[in-house]
Amino acid sequence: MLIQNKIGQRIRLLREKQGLKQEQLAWQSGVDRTYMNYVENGKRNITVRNLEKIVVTGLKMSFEEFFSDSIFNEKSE
Amino acid sequence: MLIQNKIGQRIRLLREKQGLKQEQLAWQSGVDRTYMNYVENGKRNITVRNLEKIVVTGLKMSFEEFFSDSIFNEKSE
DNA sequence: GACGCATGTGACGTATAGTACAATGTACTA
DNA sequence: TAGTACATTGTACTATACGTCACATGCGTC
Repeated sequence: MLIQNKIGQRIRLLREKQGLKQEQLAWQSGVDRTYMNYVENGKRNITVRNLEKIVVTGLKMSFEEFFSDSIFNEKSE
Repeated sequence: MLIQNKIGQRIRLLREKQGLKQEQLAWQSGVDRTYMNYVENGKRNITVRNLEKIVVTGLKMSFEEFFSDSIFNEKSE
């Protein structure tokens, strides 16, 4: 699984845990609602600047916490 | 400090800790030497695919470990 | 000074990320 | 079945990351 898919899955899970709609998280993060959808679906090779917007600004968590999930330890191939 | 600068600093530190030259790490990671240089100097808003190449493949560590540094908790601006 | 070695920089074509909006899909429900 | 709310996909344009080369700089050592 590609890194961008793992990131997408993780974002979606965390967003739902916080009870947010894509649009709300997008707005909080400062990105477009449809862009957020592409990211969640693993269709964008996102840059760190935008990842920071979504993780830190949007989801309000640290990168360390964001990446502390077993999914990121699986092989990518 | 921008996220890309923090990442650059962190990569450089870890590379030196492993006693590697930029060129060696670049080769291990599968990126160009000059590209690695730009990244270390915070001059590229790197994508997650390339970050994975450098961190996981090149430095042989997890994202969690890579981001477990206080520098990533400082405010960005 | 001349040399080798590592790092830093400017420039440039190409690929694709970023952004915005429209249109469609899906599912629930009044 | 029409209305609604949200998610997904299509399209198109702009911005910028990617990948690389040639060359520059710094720094020891001979």
